[in-house]
Amino acid sequence: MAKIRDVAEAAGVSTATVSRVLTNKPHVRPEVKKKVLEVVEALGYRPNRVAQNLRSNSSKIIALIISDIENPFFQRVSRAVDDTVHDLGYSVMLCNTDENPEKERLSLNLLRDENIAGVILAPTRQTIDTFSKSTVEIPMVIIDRHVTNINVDNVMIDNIQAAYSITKHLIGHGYSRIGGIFGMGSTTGRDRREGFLRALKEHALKPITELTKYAHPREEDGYTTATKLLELPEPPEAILTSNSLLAAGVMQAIRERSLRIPDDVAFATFDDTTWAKLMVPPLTVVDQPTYEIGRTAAELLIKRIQDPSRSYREVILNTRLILRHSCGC
Amino acid sequence: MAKIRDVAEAAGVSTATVSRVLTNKPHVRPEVKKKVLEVVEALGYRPNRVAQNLRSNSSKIIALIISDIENPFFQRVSRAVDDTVHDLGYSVMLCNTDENPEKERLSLNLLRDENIAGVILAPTRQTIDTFSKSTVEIPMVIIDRHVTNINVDNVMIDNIQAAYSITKHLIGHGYSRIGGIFGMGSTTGRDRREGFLRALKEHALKPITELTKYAHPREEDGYTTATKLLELPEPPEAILTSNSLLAAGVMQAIRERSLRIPDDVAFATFDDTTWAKLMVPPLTVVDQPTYEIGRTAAELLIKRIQDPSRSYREVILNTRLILRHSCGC
DNA sequence: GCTTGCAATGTAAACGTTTACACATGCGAG
DNA sequence: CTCGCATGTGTAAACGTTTACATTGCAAGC
Repeated sequence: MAKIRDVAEAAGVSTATVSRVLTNKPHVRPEVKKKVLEVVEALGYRPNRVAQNLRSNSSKIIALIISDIENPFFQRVSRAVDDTVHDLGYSVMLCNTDENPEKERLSLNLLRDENIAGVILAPTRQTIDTFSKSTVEIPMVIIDRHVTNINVDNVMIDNIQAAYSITKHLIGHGYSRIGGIFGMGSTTGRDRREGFLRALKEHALKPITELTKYAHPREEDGYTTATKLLELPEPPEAILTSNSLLAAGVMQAIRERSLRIPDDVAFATFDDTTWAKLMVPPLTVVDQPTYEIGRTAAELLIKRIQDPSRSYREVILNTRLILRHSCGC
Repeated sequence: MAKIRDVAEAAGVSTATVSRVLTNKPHVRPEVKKKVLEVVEALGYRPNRVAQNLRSNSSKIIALIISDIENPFFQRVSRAVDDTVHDLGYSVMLCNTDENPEKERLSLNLLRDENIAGVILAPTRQTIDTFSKSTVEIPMVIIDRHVTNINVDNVMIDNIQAAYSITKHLIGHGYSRIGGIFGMGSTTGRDRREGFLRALKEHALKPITELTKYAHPREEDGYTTATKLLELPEPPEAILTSNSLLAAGVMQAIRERSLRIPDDVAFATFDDTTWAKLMVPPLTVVDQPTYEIGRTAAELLIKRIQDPSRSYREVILNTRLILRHSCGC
């Protein structure tokens, strides 16, 4: 594999000159530049990024640290991030944390060790708590989760508001016993629960049971929790879940009992997935601008990498309430 | 940030010795080792992986190059790969190709440039065609796609057989006009089509229309293709799709026409997703051992990285036909 | 014609490791 | 008592770049 020295010799110049043409530095005669580029082409030379990184202390890799690779929300975000940074010559390294602070710590260490250019992070609650100014040595943007103790770029949706309004909508249908199922590993789940409770409170309704469990909510958790709810002496007339994985579990539980939606139980959830509209009846959902979130985060990150001293900003993107039929509409 | 030299000085030894203890080389007195480790701990020293990589020419990053980050099949594979290699100290870099050979080429270049340890690849047909012995300088395992022109580890399912048997099943229900929708960007789609056609041929049935289009099949493509099929003067009595994205599109098309499944059209697809069992009626599917595929591929890759001269193997994993009700059962 | 200054290029140090080689020490075998 | 060998440790080169600094040549200003 050709090295810069080979190119230099073949072109009859020094390595410094080769480097200069390859990094588009000034002060090199056009004819020399041309010659060098020809040799580069002829030899199929490609700069060794590892050496570049070591010497110049800058890499072209960014990390995306998320809590669940199997959550459609994060998949769509990943896609957006990937699309956006690739166009700028960066690559993305994906780290899955399973909402596990230890795994997350490992991933963050990795960034340091590999000299990663920057990171897009959906931090666990524990990590947020231990964040301090010193933690942020590396360009970082936080997504999906709320963080107040450090200065950092942040892109989110207004979870409280979104949960509040979908709950209001359910209340509007006349349901008074409403159950909520939220993941408690993240601030996201907590915020949504807060919006949910707030809406109920306004109408002097008590949450039939304040269902909030499981650090890392998956389909199974939705299923068992919904089962528990549906077997109460006074089961809920409506259920709200905070993500699509939980929603799938709840649907499963409802189906098993041959309950009709919305007549026996109404249902609504966060996240518009491929299949939400294909359910019978189609699901009423809070649609998050997932692609937007990923893209915005990626753009903010690249900007920060290029100018670490720029001011921090928090971007709140709008959600959209999609009314279909599972809520009673 | 502490460097190895700092550790060496603080411990009163040379950098060579520090390196030796950190890489578990022999010939270092236990007491020295202990002392060094204490200093490492005290200084919070972490080796710079970039420098390690440059000097020793070996990294701890593997790449996963897939065609569609949003396809549940690849998501599950990613998860498995991630789980598996993380336990062995590797990290994964995710590259999305959108079934686009150019993007794929860029990704493969990246591996060279970044000195990636190995790669798990689902290659496009074009790339497969241009594969040659020389292409494989880097440890590689191919998944999901068939490749014959080079020696390489390969983990797959028997697509022809799987498509054959699900088609047979549909035929068994008495349908004679059966349509198939396959993605043609990959050998996977082609193989499935072949199994499909073979089964029909055995029963002297002509595919109502041999629907095979779109290099990079997504929900939309399933929708438009199904629409076309369903509007034929003699529409199919049954439809088979080769992945879950296409399936979602087909479902959408069927729903729009208020057709009943399976009475008006029967339906079956590859890939058991979260929602397949939640459909009304639940979907009959060919379930691929996605997690297994990812895990096996990762294990093979690590083994090859550790021993590049080991013999190549092809692993064929079994699929499972899950009969639910959309086929007429 | 001599200085000044800038453009073009080369030389070599530096990035943070690993490792080949050299060296010192101690111990057992002859 | 010497030789040989294994063990423990240090010195410095090497990995492939970028870049600070030095050097050269040439044009312009006086």
